[in-house]
Amino acid sequence: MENKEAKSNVRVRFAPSPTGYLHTGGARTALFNWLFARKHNGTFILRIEDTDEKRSTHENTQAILDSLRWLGLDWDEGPEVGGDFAPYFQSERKGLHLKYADRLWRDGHAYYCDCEPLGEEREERSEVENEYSAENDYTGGTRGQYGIKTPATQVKAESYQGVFKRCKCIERTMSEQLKLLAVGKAVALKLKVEPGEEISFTDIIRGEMVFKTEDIGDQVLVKRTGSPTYNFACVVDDATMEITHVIRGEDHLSNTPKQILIYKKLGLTPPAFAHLPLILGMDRARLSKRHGATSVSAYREIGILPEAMVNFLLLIGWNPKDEREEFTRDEMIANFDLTGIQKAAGVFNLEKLFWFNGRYIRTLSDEEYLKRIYEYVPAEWKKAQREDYIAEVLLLFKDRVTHLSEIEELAWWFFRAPNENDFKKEAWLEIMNGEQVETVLKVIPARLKAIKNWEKTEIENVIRKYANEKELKLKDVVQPLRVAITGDKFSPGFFELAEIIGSAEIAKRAEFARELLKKKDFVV
RNA sequence: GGCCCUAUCGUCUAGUGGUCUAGGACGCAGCCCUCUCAAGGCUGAAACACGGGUUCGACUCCCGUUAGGGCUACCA
Repeated sequence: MENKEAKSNVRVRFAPSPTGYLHTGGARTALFNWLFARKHNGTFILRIEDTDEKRSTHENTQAILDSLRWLGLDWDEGPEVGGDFAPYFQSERKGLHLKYADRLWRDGHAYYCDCEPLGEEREERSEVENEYSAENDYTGGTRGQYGIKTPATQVKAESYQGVFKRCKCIERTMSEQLKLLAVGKAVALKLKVEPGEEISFTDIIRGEMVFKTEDIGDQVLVKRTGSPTYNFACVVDDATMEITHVIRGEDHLSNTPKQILIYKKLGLTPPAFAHLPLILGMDRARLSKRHGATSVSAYREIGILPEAMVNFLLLIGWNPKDEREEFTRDEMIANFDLTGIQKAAGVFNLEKLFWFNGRYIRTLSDEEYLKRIYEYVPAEWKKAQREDYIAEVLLLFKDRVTHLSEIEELAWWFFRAPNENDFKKEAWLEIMNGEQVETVLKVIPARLKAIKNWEKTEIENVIRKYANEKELKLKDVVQPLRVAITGDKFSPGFFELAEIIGSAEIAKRAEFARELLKKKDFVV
């Protein structure tokens, strides 16, 4: 790392809200920000947007930090590392937000409003919508421009008709507004957004974007609770943290003109924007709980390697323009480019994640593999067997596991003999009915017992010799043994597993299988 | 409903007016290897949403339709 280049002025941020674990979509956003910062020798900032006091928790914050660290996305400024632009928790920046809010009010760009908020009955919203569209036809449009006295639902129905959103509170003079405050009325601060203007910006990924102010309407800057809204806090924070590029999900695309409006009224220059396509579930709906695991920590738990996770996430929406698919961290940084990013949303493909994971597992050294998989080894195994036995078992599955936690269902029989319920029905029915089966299960264990130098080549010699003697195909000898030992007709190589499991255990299990064979009433 | 974004194999994608009988990867099928399963190697099936333009020529440019997604909160 000699010859380190000087930091550029590129400053990007990842700004999760700690209302849940780190989502795969969020992880990808973080990754792209991180790559962009590293690529340009810039600064990657982590800001926690914890202004939703009801849903933000310390545990979630910690979980997000953990996940980011696990993915290897280190931040240059933010929680636990500090920085010149602290604090990095949005809740601690409230004073700053309010200072800017006051400036907007004093400059006449904002006004206090004491209307009832509309957002309370969010749950009923879809029902309300249906009711309205079914029973009423709002073709007229202009029924009362001011939502102040009308029921919330009605205002909403009207706003669907494209009526410019503004209440009559804007008519109050500043001293009237002051009076409102003086009597302790609950008020929100709203940004004046004049209709008839166009807000345009160039999205790095999508190109020229144009929005009309009449589609936006007056925006709440500070809620009646005294807390800044997301769009406002976000602008103040991005501006004061001197963020140069805002790289975020496409779900923020329509927030951008609102935020640009705030930058303008504040006399600030907006940063560059890049809106990443969203990640969808296999049904093309936005990725959510019902699609199964969505949090990064869930993938960590089942034994996805962070390298695989990152590589997989990288390729949803980005590609190097050639046919490479597997990248080291340095290669990603060297090749990453925001302008090549896909515009359409991508579907999360678990199969491919598993494939990547398998590939990365196989490139691990044996030592590294053992180290990583060891934490997924069930406690009973560790109690039952010595560490070198466990290690041998684990190595046997190195190119068979798609995710580390899979080891339990793959290798359990190394630690416990199959009982009668463990035998796979299909395996038993298909393999254990040959004429030679009984004899094989009797003779082979006896011959194996005689081996002095217990190792796989010797085991193989003995079994091959027997097959030749009896003019049997090797598989006709091996398969019954495999079923007897493992309970299934699929397993790692028999000679290898035999070497590990030992002749005594083989004899024991073969004998048990013979007994089951004899039992007329045994059904698998 | 309004505003906005998007549209190549099932999925992730290459493709920037002729090189496309559309390339790669996952998955799938087959073959090889082989004691089974994996891993690995090889082969194969599989796509330009639809309709109009523009052009000598459209996957590539424009318009519309359709479909999917986002926003439309005093959530973030």
